[in-house]
Amino acid sequence: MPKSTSRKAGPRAAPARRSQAERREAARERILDAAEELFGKIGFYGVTLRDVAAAAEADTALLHYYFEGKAGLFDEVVARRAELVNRTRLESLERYERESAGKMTAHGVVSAYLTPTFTLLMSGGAGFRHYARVISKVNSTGLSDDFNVSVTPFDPVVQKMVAMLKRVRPERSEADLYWFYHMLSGAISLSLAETGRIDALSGGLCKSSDFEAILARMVAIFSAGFDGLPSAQDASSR
Amino acid sequence: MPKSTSRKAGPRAAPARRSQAERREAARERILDAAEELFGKIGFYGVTLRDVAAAAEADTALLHYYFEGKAGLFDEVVARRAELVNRTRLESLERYERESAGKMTAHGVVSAYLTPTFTLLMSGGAGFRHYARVISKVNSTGLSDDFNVSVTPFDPVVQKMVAMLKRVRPERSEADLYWFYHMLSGAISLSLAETGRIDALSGGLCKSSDFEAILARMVAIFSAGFDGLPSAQDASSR
DNA sequence: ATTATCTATAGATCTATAGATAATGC
DNA sequence: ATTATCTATAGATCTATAGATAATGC
Repeated sequence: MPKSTSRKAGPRAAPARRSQAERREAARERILDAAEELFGKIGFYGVTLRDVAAAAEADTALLHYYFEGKAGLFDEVVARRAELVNRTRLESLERYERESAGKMTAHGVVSAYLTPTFTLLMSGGAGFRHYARVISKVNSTGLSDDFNVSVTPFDPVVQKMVAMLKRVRPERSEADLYWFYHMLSGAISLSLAETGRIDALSGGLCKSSDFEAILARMVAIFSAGFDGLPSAQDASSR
Repeated sequence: MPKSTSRKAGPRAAPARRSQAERREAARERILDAAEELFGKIGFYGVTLRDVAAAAEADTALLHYYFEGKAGLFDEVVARRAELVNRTRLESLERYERESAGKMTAHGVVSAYLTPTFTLLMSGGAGFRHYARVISKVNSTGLSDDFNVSVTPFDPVVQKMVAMLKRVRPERSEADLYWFYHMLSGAISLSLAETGRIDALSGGLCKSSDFEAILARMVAIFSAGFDGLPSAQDASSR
């Protein structure tokens, strides 16, 4: 292939960042992509660096060079897309807050919280679905302390959503609002995992990969479920 | 300690099953208990047979003698308490079905389905909580095919519950009933995992280990959520 | 010169098994 | 005799690193 198709020593049209940095990035991405898929499918301990190296067509030594070992690689996989997820969710919540003016509903909040995630799942490519699997595992596993990783990076947006729900129904107790999130979070986690169980159970009526269907049901069930929470008065203990 | 306190060669009060078989059972149980705890905490791939052997104060070779390797051990861990769980759940559903006569409600069905599990969690000892963690992992992980284990042993009871929900609201589509179970299942799985995340998020207001609180909220949210499902007419696609 | 990538290998596991040994069973 | 348990070890990985080598950068 001919070199420098579009680069003729012009007076630095873009600050000459080329091959070296480019290859670096490409290799890093290939490794992260491979790791993401494998970690998502088999989990941290089940994946070996050799597997990742092979899948990324890179060398084991390179994984250490860039990520300083297995734990570092995992951390980076989680971190890579976290910012995008957070930003998209936050923007969605803020937009809803703005547009609904004073008239927010549980349905609106839940929908605004969930939609960005599912949109990414549907249009974010295979990579994002692998990422979702990883996050599902992190969320539903008390990760041992060998990691820097936790679900904490996503916490601020969750707090935002809980605060908005509080404004929808100020008479709900704080604890109940968090329990509501807990249940919702469980439904999300299982959905992100795409285990195929519901496919088998339902004899094919439902598909784990049908995120549009999942989103619709999740919004319907949880926005109605929100009203099932006791109001603060009758919530002595049960 | 004196031997045979209560065994004086009486004319076989109980069919002389003693030491040999007894020790066998004791060793097997110790190994299963240790494996259950470790598999629940770290997952299949993260646990080594050495870890299990050490925790059970047994020898690695013994694990192979009894369980034929790691996968066999895992399978047996899952199988050991499955029958109890299934029976308890099934009895609870059938009892409710009987006692409610023709007047079943979503609240009643969901409650009857969930209560036995949470009762076991609260009174079944540490072992059952470890088991719950294992099941949570199995449920939210598409296990690779190296295992005989799947969540299938629990399927019949799920089908029973779905059938009962169908009788509560015959106008709901089958698919929606399964989606309802999917969401419920996610909330259960996350709860069984006891990750401690909700504790941190809520600043201590909620505790992952507070199964009584979880059960109450889960029943409340999901029985109200059941009514959020569209009825079959307006459920063209979304 | 600096940086990306590969070669080679150390050292630490891990699963699994073969073959003893010790303890019960009959 | 039969069955539970231990000893010892093979053979296969796995992570990690030291030290080349190849490719860019200036």
